[in-house]
Amino acid sequence: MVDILDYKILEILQENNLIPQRDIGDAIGLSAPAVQRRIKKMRESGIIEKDVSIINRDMLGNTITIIVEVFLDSEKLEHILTIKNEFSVVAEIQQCYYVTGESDFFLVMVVSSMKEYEELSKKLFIDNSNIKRFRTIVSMGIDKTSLKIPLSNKLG
Amino acid sequence: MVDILDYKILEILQENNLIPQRDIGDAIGLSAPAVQRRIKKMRESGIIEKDVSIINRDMLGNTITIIVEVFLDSEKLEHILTIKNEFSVVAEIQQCYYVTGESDFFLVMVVSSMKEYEELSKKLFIDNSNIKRFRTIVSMGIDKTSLKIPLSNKLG
DNA sequence: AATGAAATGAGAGCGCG
DNA sequence: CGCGCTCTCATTTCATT
Repeated sequence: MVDILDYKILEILQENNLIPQRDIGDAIGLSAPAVQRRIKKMRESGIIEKDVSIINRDMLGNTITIIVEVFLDSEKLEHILTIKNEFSVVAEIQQCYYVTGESDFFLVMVVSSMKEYEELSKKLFIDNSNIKRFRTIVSMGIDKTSLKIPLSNKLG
Repeated sequence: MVDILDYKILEILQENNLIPQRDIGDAIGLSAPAVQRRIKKMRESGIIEKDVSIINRDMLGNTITIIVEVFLDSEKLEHILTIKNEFSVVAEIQQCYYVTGESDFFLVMVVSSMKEYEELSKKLFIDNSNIKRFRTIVSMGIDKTSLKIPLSNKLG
């Protein structure tokens, strides 16, 4: 399905997707059209999900990152789906992880002020009868944020 | 610095950065060269950090997401810097949040097997004298993963 | 089936008014 | 800021292995 050359292409693209295909070809020993075809296939198959610009949130005032550990009142499936749907439409919720163990969800949220978070948490958590309690963890800084997939072990 | 039109451009680009500038212009009522000039400025100023492909990790076998809560032995600054540097080179650590409160770090890791995580956690946490203890939270599924910055409240 | 070379076409990057 | 040009690059065609 995907061979080593594809992995090498992905490794490059998840760092920079505006690089000319000719340069990719030079880097991995392939012609530009060959690279083009491989990329096209991977887009069609969904291996490459999308192509986006990464924006510096600090420069736009969205400087506060908050991790929220959410404890549900019961783990009935309907509640989980309901809550997922509620979370899915909230732009400030960047990431939503469904976990098992003590808690049920981990969220990563981005807000521009604590006031904004207080209002959001009231609406999302306090006023939500399905949620038993929640734990707010304010991040003091982020050292690493990338959705890059580790591929180095696949490059042969 | 950045006006409403810039926000609209960013809103589009963080969803799709391969869309022609002409289409962006049509969407926001601007000519393609005007869009291009704005994008160029935002790239130079760093508001647009980078442009990347988003890869579907599930299709590549990196199916396990693990959240790790790390408790340091002491909060001396040197230790924090040391640990940051250790984490920064580990490809499987996708995200590293420095927090205050009970714990000191939250990590989001991506691995292809629990065996891989066990080996990594031994090397990174157990054999690390600066780390007092760590809590492993295995994610059963991700509903939302995007690094998109909430801009909707700035679009007027 | 996948490749590379050459040809085509779309779009980015300029100067101009 | 918009218009029009140029030139790079993406994409297609085609022959080859």
